[in-house]
Amino acid sequence: MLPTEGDEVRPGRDIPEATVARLPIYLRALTTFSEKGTGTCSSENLAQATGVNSAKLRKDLSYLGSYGTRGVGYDVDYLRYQIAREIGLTQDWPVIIVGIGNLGHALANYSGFRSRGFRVVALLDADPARHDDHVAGLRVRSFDDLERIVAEQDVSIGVIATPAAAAQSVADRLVAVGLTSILNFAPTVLAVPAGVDVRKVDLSIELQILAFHEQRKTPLPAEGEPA
Amino acid sequence: MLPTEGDEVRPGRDIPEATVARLPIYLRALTTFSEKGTGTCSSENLAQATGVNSAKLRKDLSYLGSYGTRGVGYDVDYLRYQIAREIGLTQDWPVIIVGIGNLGHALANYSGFRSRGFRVVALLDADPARHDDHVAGLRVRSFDDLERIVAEQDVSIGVIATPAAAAQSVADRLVAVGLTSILNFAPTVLAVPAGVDVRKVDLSIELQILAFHEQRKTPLPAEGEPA
DNA sequence: CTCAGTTTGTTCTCACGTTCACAAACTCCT
DNA sequence: AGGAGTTTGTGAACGTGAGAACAAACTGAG
Repeated sequence: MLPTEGDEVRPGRDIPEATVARLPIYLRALTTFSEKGTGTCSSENLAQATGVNSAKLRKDLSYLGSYGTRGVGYDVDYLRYQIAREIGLTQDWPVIIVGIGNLGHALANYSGFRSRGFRVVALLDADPARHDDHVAGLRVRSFDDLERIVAEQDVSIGVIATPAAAAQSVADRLVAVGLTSILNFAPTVLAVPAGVDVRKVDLSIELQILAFHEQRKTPLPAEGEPA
Repeated sequence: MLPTEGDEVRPGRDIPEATVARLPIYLRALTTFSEKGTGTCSSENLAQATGVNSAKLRKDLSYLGSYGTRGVGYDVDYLRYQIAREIGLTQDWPVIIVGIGNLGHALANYSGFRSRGFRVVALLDADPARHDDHVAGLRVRSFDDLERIVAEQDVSIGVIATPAAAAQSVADRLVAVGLTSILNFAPTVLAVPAGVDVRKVDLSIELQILAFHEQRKTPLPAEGEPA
């Protein structure tokens, strides 16, 4: 069997979506282990730390390769590097945030981005009243600067934190200037061409799911208030 | 066939998790339809608006009951009410937010909560420097007030927006005072007893998933910088 | 009343994801 | 060196979810 050229550089195996979604969780737990000075961990250790079934965890890791040692476990730092490389966190990802309201503020200041290889390079807002505000050490700029910024900094990931009404037109412009990944916090379904990835985070949907289960927990607290 | 007592009030059918997660999306689209004055919609209409396969949508709705009319479609307002009732949004859910940093601020001000039946009744923070700050019309209070607030307002849902290090101990205390649903924004896996629901929203994980796919899009931009 | 057209509710099939269970492979102790 | 004890990696069974396809049920026209 002749190996495909570039096999080692970019392993052609395609990793299931469900697994991809868990890799960052493993990565975080491994970082914690590393900071605590743990040199080695078993799949059972890691499973407990992440709340995942250990067999599932092993299978997830097996998609990346055989980085463990039977009878021993995984070298924490080695495995951490391998996962980071697989996700692409060994490189730096410039990110722009559009919509600097309450949420945009919080996102710009969120330290979890920077510490994981994401670098917020620009904050954009359509409202001139917000321009030249300083947020998280960056100056808020006009949305019209988008094209120049993207070209200069080679940005491919954008975060939308605008009101719902503006989200689609913002997304259209992001796509037009060449962004191919969008994280959408606006409560709207975005239509984008094939080849562009959109992930949605909806704060109120999560609460609604909780409410659903909450409602089913209580035996049935009666329709009207019984005094 | 004798109907089970209380059958109409609380349909015993258990709804798949995947369906539950989509109900809020349908709800939002139906609200948009209603505001536009659309009286009736087909599963195809709703599917397009939500980006869901129409067969899947019909199956989802069929778990709630037969609220459509063949040859016609669904009455927008009627279906909207039925979904809202199923999720439990016809009642008011008091919510507390713990950790009033950047994210807590944004959450407290997020209008999407109130408009969906969630009422933020208290903002708590462990840091005395933040106490008596006014955020979103509420006074930030000490975490020690937790027990009293929960008892007075009958709160069952809590939002954790603290740093990761504090999250577990906050969760423990929330559980101790009787909360049974937690929305966790801290980047930690929370351990809670059975009967308590935890949902996690991790801003950086979503970005990492995007980065993974982004990395695989570009053909291979070379390891070291050429020039 | 009948028939053509539309749209729901549901059945069936397939793909995906999870979990169990175990052989293979390693370490350590004697 | 050999054997007991661990732990990985994976094959196989199981459960859940997605999508195609279709019968049932409605509308409206003639």
